[in-house]
Amino acid sequence: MPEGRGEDLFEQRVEKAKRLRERGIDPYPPRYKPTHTAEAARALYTQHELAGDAHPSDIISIAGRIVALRPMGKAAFIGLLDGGDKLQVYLKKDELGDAYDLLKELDFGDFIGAKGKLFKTRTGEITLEAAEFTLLAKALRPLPEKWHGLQDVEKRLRQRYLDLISNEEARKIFVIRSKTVSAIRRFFEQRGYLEVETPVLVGVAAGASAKPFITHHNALDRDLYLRIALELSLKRLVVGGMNRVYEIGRVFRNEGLSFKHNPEYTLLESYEAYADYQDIMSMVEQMVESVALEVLGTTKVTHDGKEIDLKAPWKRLDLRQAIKDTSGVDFEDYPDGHELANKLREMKIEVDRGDSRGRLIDKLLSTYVEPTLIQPTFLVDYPLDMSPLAKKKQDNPRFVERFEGFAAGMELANAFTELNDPIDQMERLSEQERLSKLSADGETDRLDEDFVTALEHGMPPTGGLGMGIDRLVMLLTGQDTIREVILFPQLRGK
RNA sequence: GGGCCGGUAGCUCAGCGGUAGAGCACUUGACUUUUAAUCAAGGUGUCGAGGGUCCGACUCCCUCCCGGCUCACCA
Repeated sequence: MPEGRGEDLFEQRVEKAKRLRERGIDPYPPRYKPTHTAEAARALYTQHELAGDAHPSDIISIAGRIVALRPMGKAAFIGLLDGGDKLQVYLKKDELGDAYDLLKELDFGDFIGAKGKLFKTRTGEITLEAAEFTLLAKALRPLPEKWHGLQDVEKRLRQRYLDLISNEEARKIFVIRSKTVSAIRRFFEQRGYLEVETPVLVGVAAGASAKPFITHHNALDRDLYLRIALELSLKRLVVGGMNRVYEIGRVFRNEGLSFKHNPEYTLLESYEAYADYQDIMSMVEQMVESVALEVLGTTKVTHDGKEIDLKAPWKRLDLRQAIKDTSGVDFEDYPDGHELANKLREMKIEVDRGDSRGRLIDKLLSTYVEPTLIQPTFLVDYPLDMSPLAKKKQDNPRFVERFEGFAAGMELANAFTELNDPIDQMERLSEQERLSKLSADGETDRLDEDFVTALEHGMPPTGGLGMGIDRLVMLLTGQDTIREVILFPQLRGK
């Protein structure tokens, strides 16, 4: 072996694997069946201990990745990471004889299995004293540094497995994410909802205003889009008599990245016949409260140093009033888009040529109101201009029955009483198409004529909801960037 | 895309005109209850890439690549 050449951390380990093979030891044996996980072993010991037995006689086996290695001559402690839990193994030459020498060929990162009895060390750590141990998989590359862990953001995200191995916080976040999604599923199931799956590849990217990704189907020789929303598919199902449906699915928006935007993200949408937006509003606050309790055991979370209480009921604010209070502008004083655009320019808000009135109101909202919404809040009753799929308010047709839910200064949910008048829907989507051709970026909702045809067959009064799962998880885990709650977020380059 | 900050050993970082550093990891040895084990000894390297200035560049200048933060668009 070359004497201590640095590049050969890898080579050294390949050599070790080779030496093991020469000794008849397979560095990658096909299977190993531990009797216990690290967690179960710990529980087992605690159970015996409570019964007054500090030296249980059970012979058990565990397996895991070596994350600590403290050899002390003729004995050694090895810390194993198994799933999210750690358990220590104690190896003794007295006990193991020649097999003990195998220790020399072990490294941080290797997987081993060990079989023996549990005991507690003099410092109180539950430990498995190995009567035998087995190499399960040799690691050829070194793990990140044990004390500081892996800090390099790019490396953490591109090689997420390293992040998961060395940063416990990262593991916890994704456990919470998983539990959140299953708590949401239980919530809907209890309310008699059906979970469905609808197409990702669609002929028209409609249901929201966002730029789609375009792809091509070869056999059909036709461009298709990746969906930007679930809405129109799900409403077709309501037309078809599926009265309570939801989908948790990935949607794709061909737009910039930021701390709260990833080009593909997980959207929950639900539709309930014979519900209206008020019903949906109470459902949202109940859902978030119950999910938080189930997943975290509390409704209180911390975000950016501030405590946020997700407990229902949430505050309700009238949108128009909230914008007026924070910006001083009553957008109803500016019924014409051009006048409102001029007003915004006066206020030093950047305005693009072709911004619709709805778009301008949205700018007021996100500039003045959104940052102030730290505690969970519903903004209620949106102007018609920014909501082409929502039903008009009966007492004021310039507004629609729509709300959005906010917390930590972020939009979390968007919901409305669904527009089910096909003639009105056709007009409003046609108007969007017209605006789309005027606007600089083409980001308006698109007309999906087939969807309107579905409405023409009759859709019952329906309340619908959209909620960003990633952002909900950010809130629940106190993370301030979306990348920390997505296992493999989109990065620049490569 | 614009502005600001950064890229040095496997990892975490220092050095910022005078010939490359620390801790951890690694290698060798000692050590039979350790906890970031300890003790002794040893080698870590295209200092992101290319060009320039200079007697001399990791250090200064230019270009490019990669990343972070931020602004703009979007949920």
